[in-house]
Amino acid sequence: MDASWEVARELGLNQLTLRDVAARVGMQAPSLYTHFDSKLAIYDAMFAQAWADYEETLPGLDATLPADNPREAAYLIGRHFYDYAAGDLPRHQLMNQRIIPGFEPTADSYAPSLRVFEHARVQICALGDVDDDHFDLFVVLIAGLINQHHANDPDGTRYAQLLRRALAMWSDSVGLPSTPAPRSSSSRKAPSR
Amino acid sequence: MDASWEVARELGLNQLTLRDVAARVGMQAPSLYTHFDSKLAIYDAMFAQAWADYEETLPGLDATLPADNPREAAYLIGRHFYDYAAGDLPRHQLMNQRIIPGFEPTADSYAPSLRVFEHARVQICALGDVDDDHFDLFVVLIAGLINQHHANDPDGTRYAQLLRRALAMWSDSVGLPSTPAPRSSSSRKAPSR
DNA sequence: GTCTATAGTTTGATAGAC
DNA sequence: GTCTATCAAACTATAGAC
Repeated sequence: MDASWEVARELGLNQLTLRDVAARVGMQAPSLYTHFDSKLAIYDAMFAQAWADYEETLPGLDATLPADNPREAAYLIGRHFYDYAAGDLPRHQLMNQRIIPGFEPTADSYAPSLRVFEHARVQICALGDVDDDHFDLFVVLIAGLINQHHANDPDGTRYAQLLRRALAMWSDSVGLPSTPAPRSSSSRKAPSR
Repeated sequence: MDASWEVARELGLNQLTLRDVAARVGMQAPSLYTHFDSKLAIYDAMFAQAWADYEETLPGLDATLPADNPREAAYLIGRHFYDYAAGDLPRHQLMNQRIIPGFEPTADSYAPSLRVFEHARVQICALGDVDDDHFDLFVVLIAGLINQHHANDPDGTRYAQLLRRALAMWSDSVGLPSTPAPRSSSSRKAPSR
């Protein structure tokens, strides 16, 4: 698996070949068929690994989310996924796009992806008065920033810096307060900006 | 060129082959080399054509933009590009992503793309108090919606419907008024929503 | 489990006749 | 400009020895 990711990063996700992967672990190409049924099975294992690896980072993220600052929490959640996907083009292409002809993840490989999304949906909706469209817009914003990063500024931080402003805009549209709610008095308050 | 687009739409942009293109116009594959230097030259011509075709639609769009309603104008501009890119996956992939190994548009082919972007930038910035980050966010939103459409709902209208809400959010963040400014009195007014 | 050998296919591109 | 013929290379996958 490590060798597969290396080849994908060096030559591109579509340019992955059994020979290259095998050579990188000191084997011949046909020997890989002892471990994978086909080339697409390798892509499938990579897909599952990418989402499972991300899922494993979530407890660490959740521990850092401030319970009393939904606006900052939204930023940290978005930033977490952005960093994961913007830092690795072939991984992002495999996780979030469909550029491998004939590849469709198996149900088992798809499961971690579904869990991650449901976790995020619940988490985002708990931040405030968030409906399904708001959540979709949240995803659209993050995915859009990741795509523009890879397309226009793959080695820079242009879109990472835009992320803060993008999520401020989103938080405004949802009406998230920027600071903790006052201790006891009436809960109605206006956004600060 | 028409045959190339047909093959790309039926088999996928990456699955374009000289044999398929040639067969579709009743020729043999080698004969294409009279008209194109290489396979990448065909992609280059397709890239140029996609952006040039879009550029030609702009006068028609501009004629419909209401001069006294910047919020609606922003929506129409975004919607126009969304419709163009969401309606044709291989065209969108060629225009806005980098999934063809080794392909990089020539300077001549890239020129229409640059003109379109500069036209949009000037137009969007003229709507109100829009800075460069605002314009980047506008592009991120449209591109994000297009990508999510192709990834999650390629045959539906889920993200086309989100577009209105997305651009309302964006217009709010810029501070665009939703209705024409009052005739003569003080220009300060609050957004309606 | 790994190897060698190879089948079987597809592809982009070139040579040269017409 | 188009054709036939073909090259040269690359790839996935299988067969069968060890």
